[in-house]
Formats: sequence, structure tokens, C-alpha cells
Amino acid sequence: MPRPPLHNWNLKPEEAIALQHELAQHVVLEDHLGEVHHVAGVDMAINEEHNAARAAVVLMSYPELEIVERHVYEEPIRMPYVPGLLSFREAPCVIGAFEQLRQRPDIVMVDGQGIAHPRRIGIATHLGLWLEIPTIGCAKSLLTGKYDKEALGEEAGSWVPLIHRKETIGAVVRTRTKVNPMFISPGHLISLETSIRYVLACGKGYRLPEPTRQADKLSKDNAWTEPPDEPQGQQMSLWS
DNA sequence: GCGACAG
DNA sequence: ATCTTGTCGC
Repeated sequence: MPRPPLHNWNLKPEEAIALQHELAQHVVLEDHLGEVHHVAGVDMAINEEHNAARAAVVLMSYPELEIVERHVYEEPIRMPYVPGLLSFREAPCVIGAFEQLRQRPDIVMVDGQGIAHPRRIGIATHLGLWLEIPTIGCAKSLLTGKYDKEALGEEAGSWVPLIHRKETIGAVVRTRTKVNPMFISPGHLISLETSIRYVLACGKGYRLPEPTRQADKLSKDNAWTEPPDEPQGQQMSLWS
């Protein structure tokens, strides 16, 4: 399921920021969902020593949440981690893993922010725009915004809005009783309410929603090896 | 100018 | 992200 390239990924920080401002104009926060039968989760693992980045994608049936497909994709690390520019470091690798899917997910859960980002375009949003699939940002920590910590209940399912510049950009959700909350925000083609609903519906009693939790495990599973200098996989060879 | 800062 | 042992609480 290759997608037409939207833009180049190898940009200078200044150019990347300008691109984010442009792309953010096209984000859709209304639900564009049909029946949901498959939810995918993506995550990454990094190994500095081998200069390797590994993305993992796990496709699960919904609402059964049984694993349908698992894929990993590796390539050299391209960018350093810069707060606010995570997608330029990880998205290309995630897309590589995505190209291996036989089935197109109805929703994709990403480890990182959706619109809960200084320019409203975290990695989940960026991936949604590139893949043209509804995405949800499921981050383990805060990047931007504030919330009423006192108002957040400690029981699983409780949540409070995440605010930034007078704007609701996401929700701080307790996915498991008495455990640190998750920072949920819509990525693209989905609303915040629906995002929260699916994250909770994909919970299996752990802090992370099952799709992301499975992808996290898969990305850390195998041993590391030096990746080729050039990105591999059919999608790059077509338009690089 | 001084902090904060997804993974 | 990754490093890294034991330990507190349900």
C-alpha cells in the first residue's frame, strides 16, 4: 500500500518547521471513519551503536484485538532527536514498515503526539496526512499544554482536557487505575472524543493501548545489525 | 531573557 | 529513545 510522496524528509530544522506550518493547514479533526475492523499500532526502537532505527507495526482485529499482521523495518538513523521535529527522525522508518501491510488499517495509533504539538503537527498527525488514514497520538509524556492534575481521577477511564493557548489540543487519560496517564490527541481524520473512545476500547489492562503495546514489544524483540547505508524496501526505490 | 522539551 | 536492580504496592 505505497502512498505518493508528499514531500522530502531530509530537511534542515528551519525548513522542517516551515513545512510543518504548511502541512498543519490541511489537518482534519472531524471523524472520517467507516466501520472499524482493524486498528494498527506503531512504535520505534533506536540503537545508536549500530546507527540503526527499527520501526514496528502491528495490525489487530477490532474489537477482538487479536494480532493479524506484524512487520518491522530498519534503516540508518537519519536525524538527531529534536523536540518538535520527531516525525523527521522516525516517520520515514515507520512508513517503511507500513508498506509491508497487506491490509489497510481503519485507525493507526502512534507513540507520540497528534495535534498536541506547538505547531499542531506531531508525528501522529504527520503520519495521518502522509498515509491518509485516521491516526491517534498516544504519548507517554507531555510535550505541549497544561491540564488540571487535581481534577484527573485516578480510576481507569477518567480524563481531563489538555489545553494550549486557550485551545483544547488533547486529553490526559488514565488508561489504568493509579498509573501515570497517557497524553491522547487526535492525529488526522478523527476527533478528540473519538480518539479517547478508541484508546480506551483498545485497553487490555496495561497503561499502553494494545496496538501500541504490541508494536513496542515487537520493535525491541530481535537483535541489532548494521543496516545498509541506503534505505531499503520497494517504496524508496520507486522515487528516490 | 529563562525554562520546557514526544521519542 | 536507552541505560539499569531492586523494590514498593495492589
